[in-house]
Amino acid sequence: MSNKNYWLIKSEPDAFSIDDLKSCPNQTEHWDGIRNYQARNMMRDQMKIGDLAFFYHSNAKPPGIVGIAQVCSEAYPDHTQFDPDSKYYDVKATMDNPRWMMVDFKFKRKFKRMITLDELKKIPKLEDTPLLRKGNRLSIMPMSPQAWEIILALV
DNA sequence: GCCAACGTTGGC
DNA sequence: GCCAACGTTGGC
Repeated sequence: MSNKNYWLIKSEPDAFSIDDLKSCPNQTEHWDGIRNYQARNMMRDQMKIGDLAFFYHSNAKPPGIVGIAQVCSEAYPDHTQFDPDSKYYDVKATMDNPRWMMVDFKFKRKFKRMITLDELKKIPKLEDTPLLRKGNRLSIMPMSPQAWEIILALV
C-alpha cells in the first residue's frame, strides 16, 4: 500500500510550461509564487517527497494536463516573499516568520498528447474532482488515487 | 466578527 | 475582454 499523495499543479505555459521545467538544471525547479493559504497549507502539511502531480497548463488554448512532476523537497520558505523587487514580495513576511512556502518539483514525464479540460469534463467519475468543480481556482489541488488512475488511463 | 468592496483566477 | 466565483482586506 503506497502512501503517496497525488496532486495537480497549475501553471500558465506562457510563464512556466512543462517544457520549461524539463529544461531546468537537473530538470528541477522551486515552485515559487504560491500566495494562497489553502495551497500553502497543502504544500506545507501534506506534500511529501515522492508525491506525484499532474502538470496542468492553465490559461492555455486549450487548457489541460500535459504531464507529471514529482515533489522532490520538503516545504521551505519561498524566497520571493522577501524580495522587494519581486511581484511576490510580501511586506508582512519576515525571515524569522515567513508566511509563504514552496516545494521543489522535478520533471517526470510529458504526455504524448494533452488531456484537455474539455475531455476531463466528459468523464462522469471525475465530476467530484476539485479541478472540475465550478469556481475552484486553487493553483494546487489534491487528486484521489482513483481520479489519478482514471486520468492516467486516458494518456 | 460582520460584510462590502476590491482583487485575482481562469474559462470562455 | 467579459464575468462568475471566491479569497482577502479593512472599516466598523
